Amino acid sequence: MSIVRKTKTVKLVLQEFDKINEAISVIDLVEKFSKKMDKTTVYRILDRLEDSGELHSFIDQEGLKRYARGGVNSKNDSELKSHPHFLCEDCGTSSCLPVSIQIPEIPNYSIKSAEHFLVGQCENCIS
Amino acid sequence: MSIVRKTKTVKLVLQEFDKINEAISVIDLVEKFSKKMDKTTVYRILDRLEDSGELHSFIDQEGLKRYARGGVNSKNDSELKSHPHFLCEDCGTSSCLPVSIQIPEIPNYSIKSAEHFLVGQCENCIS
DNA sequence: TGATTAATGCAACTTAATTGCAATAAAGGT
DNA sequence: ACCTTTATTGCAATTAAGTTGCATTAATCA
Repeated sequence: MSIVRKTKTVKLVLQEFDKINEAISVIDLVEKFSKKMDKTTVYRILDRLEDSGELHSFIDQEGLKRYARGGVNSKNDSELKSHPHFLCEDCGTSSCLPVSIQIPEIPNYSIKSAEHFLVGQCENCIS
Repeated sequence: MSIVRKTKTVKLVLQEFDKINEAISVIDLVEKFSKKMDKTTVYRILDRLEDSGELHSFIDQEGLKRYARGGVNSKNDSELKSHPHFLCEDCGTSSCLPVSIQIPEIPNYSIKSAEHFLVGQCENCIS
């Protein structure tokens, strides 16, 4: 739980997450801020914001890291439900879906965390 | 659906999947076969075997690609159930779990595919 | 305001994965 | 068994995401 100073660059990153209520890939952010800050800085800011609980991250189906607002999923959810992450294959936007996915009991296995990644069409792109 | 010739190297890879009934990461395979074949060959063989339906792949929570026996999940499963992939945080083995995860209906969204990645302790490591 | 130390920029590096191309070896027909 | 076709392989070089070390800069707070 590192201390996060409200530097100019941190503010810019947070503003972006305010503006776009989506899960944004790191490379998108690096690209978007290429004139404002170094890519290392983007990576480190995201790291810190995740540490502090302002963002959470996941790896999408292409292996790219994405960040979205909010703390880690199912942190104090003893029932092990968690929200899925979604990617629209048409418009490319990614988001957290406000549903909970039930993980069945698996005999002799202990499940600590779960990540669900769904691909399909979002409400804007569905015909 | 490319044609897959039964070359020496292809046989070696398939033997490995016979021997180890797990989801194996590409880098593990590259390392394991470093004396037998080039890493490019490993990548391409896995590609072809996935194409032909003998293997399926997914990206684990570290962004590494893993392959396991069997065709793609939920290919002709209209109910959109699919099996989760599991990683044991103790012994590091990964496998397909023989349970089906139900994806809830999401209004105005169309879900085409789903990937579930669970982390915990496997039957051998659970105390 | 000054001291402390978190945060940044830059360059170099690591690692997974991809590409081009010439050489090799399966597979099928004769 | 041999020849032809073309899939497959090895090698070297390249791409792309992400990381690390370090000197410099700038928040924060007494």
